[in-house]
Amino acid sequence: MSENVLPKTYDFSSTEQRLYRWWEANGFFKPANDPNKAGFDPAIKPFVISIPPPNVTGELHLGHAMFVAMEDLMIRYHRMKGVPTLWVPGSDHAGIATQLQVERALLREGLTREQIGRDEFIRRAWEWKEKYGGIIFQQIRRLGASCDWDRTRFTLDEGLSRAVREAFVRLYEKGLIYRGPRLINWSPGLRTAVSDLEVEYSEEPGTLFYFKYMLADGSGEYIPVATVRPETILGDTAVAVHPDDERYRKFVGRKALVPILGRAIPVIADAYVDREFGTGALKITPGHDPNDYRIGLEHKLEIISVLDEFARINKNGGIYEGMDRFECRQKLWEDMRAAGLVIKEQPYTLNVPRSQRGGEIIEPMLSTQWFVRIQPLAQAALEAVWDGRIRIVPERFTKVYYNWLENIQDWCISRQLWWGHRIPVWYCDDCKEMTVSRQDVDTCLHCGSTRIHQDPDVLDTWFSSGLWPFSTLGWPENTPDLGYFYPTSVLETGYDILFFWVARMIMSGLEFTGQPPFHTVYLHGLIRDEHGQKMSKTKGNVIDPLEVMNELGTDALRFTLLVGSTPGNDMNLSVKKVEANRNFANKVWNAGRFVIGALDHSPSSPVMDAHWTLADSWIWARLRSLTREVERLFASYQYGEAGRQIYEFFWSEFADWYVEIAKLQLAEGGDRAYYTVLTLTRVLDTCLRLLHPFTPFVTEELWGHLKRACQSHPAGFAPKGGWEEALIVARWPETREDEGWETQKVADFALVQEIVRAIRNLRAEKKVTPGKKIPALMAAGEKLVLLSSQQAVIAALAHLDSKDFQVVDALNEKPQNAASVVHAGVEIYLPLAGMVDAEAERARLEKELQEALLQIERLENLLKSPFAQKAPAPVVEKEKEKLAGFHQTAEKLKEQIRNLG
RNA sequence: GGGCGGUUAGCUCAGUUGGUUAGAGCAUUGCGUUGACAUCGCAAAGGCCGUAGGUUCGAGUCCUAUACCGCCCA
Repeated sequence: MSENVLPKTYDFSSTEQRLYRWWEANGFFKPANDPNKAGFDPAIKPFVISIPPPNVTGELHLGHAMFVAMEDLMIRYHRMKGVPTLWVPGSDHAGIATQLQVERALLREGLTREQIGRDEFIRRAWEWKEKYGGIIFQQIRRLGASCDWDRTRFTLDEGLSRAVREAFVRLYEKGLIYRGPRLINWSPGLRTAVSDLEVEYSEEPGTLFYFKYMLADGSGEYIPVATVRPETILGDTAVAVHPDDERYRKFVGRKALVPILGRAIPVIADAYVDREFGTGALKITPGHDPNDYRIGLEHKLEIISVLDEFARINKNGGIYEGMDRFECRQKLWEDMRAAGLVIKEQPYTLNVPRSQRGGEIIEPMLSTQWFVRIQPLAQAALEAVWDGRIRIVPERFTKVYYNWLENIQDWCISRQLWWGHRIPVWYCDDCKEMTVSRQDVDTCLHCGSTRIHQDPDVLDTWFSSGLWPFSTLGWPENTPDLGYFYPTSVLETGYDILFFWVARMIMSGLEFTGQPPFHTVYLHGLIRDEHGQKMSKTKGNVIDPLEVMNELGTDALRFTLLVGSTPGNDMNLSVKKVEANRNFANKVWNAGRFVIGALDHSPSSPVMDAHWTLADSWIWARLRSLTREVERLFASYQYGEAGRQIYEFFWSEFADWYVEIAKLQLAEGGDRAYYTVLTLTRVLDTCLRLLHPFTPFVTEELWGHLKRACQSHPAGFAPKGGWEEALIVARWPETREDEGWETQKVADFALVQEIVRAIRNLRAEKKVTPGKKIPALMAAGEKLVLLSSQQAVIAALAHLDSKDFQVVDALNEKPQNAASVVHAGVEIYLPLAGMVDAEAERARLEKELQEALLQIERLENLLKSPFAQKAPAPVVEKEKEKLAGFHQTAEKLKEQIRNLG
């Protein structure tokens, strides 16, 4: 007997790591059907997810916890369904982030990367990666991630680097990659170009500066111009006015003088100019403003860059050369004031471009970089979603996706960094031609010269991440993995990287493999603190998933993330919620303890065929209904709702009601005990299976105990098909349709529940201590047969004195001195001698009567309305039944009130 | 400027083919330790489902407008 006793509290800390090692050691994380192994069946369709690669520099945060929980749920679900399942883990090299880390480490030695040189720097970066790059994976393991770790990939691995080269060269050969001078976003702090997506715009208070653009002809006339960035005046190459603007028409075609520098520039007319803004005349700086750049190209204006790579004024800035851009802004404005060119200053809200990383102000700068000609790729990516080959969940993000791809600009992919995939292009010092090659070269392909040098730049990290779903499977090699596991199934990630990553994977996947890289994109929301604030170190509201797991367990955290969120919506997380779910894990554990203990009460075999009690039938019906609901919800990606329903069922139906009734049934012994144990074990087993993808650890641990306990019992109580090796690879519960008897049983049981609740409430109202058994009398009317059969159940759950509890058809004489309650025509009397205050009782009954009468009125009105004709018959019928019930109740209540005298 | 999301109990949120007394967790209050569980149980209190219209027999759910909050794009 004692061997079936589990600890009173679920101890996750002694369980989680042990189970994880056991799962991994047994190969449960590996695909059941592997193209590299014997017995492979290519006909079976696998389920595949590639992990959103965390930065190799990263430390676990709730965003990781979220994607791991979601993806592991999908993976475990499919695995249990018997689908060969592969979850490919990996990390990306995070060019800028990693380089900064390594540079910081160098700085502690008083060194810069320039001092040690590129080769040594890269050697150190790898050293750094080897040392710290695995931390994130260890942390992801703690979340229970069932990925195939043998297939772990890193974007700078040899294979993936080959993929990057292949992709680059193919695009180049197709004319989809080009190099040239363009206005790009320059990060002066990092001294590299960044892409449009890496720039964020923030509204900040600033100043609008008004000044005079003097005409060059010495007439003394001037054009008033306003600017928010006076220092860019040094790079002006035109003044533009609207062609229809009467004020300035006379100036068009003449020349104006750049303040201080005295350079003569044309006055041009362009409809782009907003006549209402500022003075209605615009200075044009094609070298430092994207809009001006466009105008500059159209009007074939000179493009002058006045900043160097540190965003200091260069030699084009004349006397200001060497000044920082902000210093120059002030100095130039002072000088202009002295020259009498200043008109006024006015407070103005600026839209300041800032680096997504670090927040420094980004400079639009003219620079020679590599670009992907994106339109054709974007077009294909749009079509894949239009025609349904790819579906985005939740659907509203398809619109966002379309909008972005329809307005996309060429992608600047070169970065002036050292850590990353170096651009596979060599320049010849002799013939000046470029050699673009999949392999490293030492001679110029054009003239054969050995005086060549490779492009110093590396590619945007997202360029390699874009290849992730297929590069991780071996592309460009036609590996068995690629052939079987690609295209992958679902891409699951946060909506914040829809553009950065998802759209680019779709473009790359279609371009390089001819297939969409996945059929479904599932986007989860971002995690905020309990009041909806973004978590940040400065605010001090960061929740560390590792701490939460240490304190409350991984299952609790996972369940909270999964059940507390809906697709695409941000989630506010508080530790309180995790605590509530820790309690749930404990509840599951303890219900499991009870079930396992119950095995001791069962005989080794039944004498007769099953004869189910109402409670048995009810819980079976509810379990099947739950299984169907979970399946339906999973199919539509409503995992949260599915989890909530399992939670509700487990706690409020199985534990609160069935387990309590099971105690009575077990006490009966014999067949009753046998079939009760059968029901307990089967319901628990099914619940553990349904719950496993949400809370893998507690369910696996408990299931193991259940399995062993059942196996050591002579009856076995094995599930259909026998006990599997582990819950992680156990069969997912099959859905079954109702057989017809369920509705009545569920309704009957609901009546029992309501009567029990009614008695409990009445007892509480009369201040009867819960432990005290009290007599009762029940007039059941047409429910006589049902309620008589449930007498023992009602007595036990409502704490009635079973020796003094009668259920009769009707009462000729109502008991005196009894508190009473009426429910759906059933009268219940609790003869609480001496405890009943007739007046209070009357008041209470009157109140209930009022309520019943109110409902009768409401329903009669409803049934008089067109509702009765137009609504479907079953709906109307339901309301009629309710009305009849209230009529009965009202009658009984009136009787009872009369009875009180 | 364009687009999207949110607005439901004190707090944080569910509520997906519209079905007629709107749910949970936490917090609050009362009672309670009965052999699964105090990391608990039983109960109570708490909501004109942002506002105004509309469609419908019926709207938290669909449509229109609007307010406030938030996000994305330009």
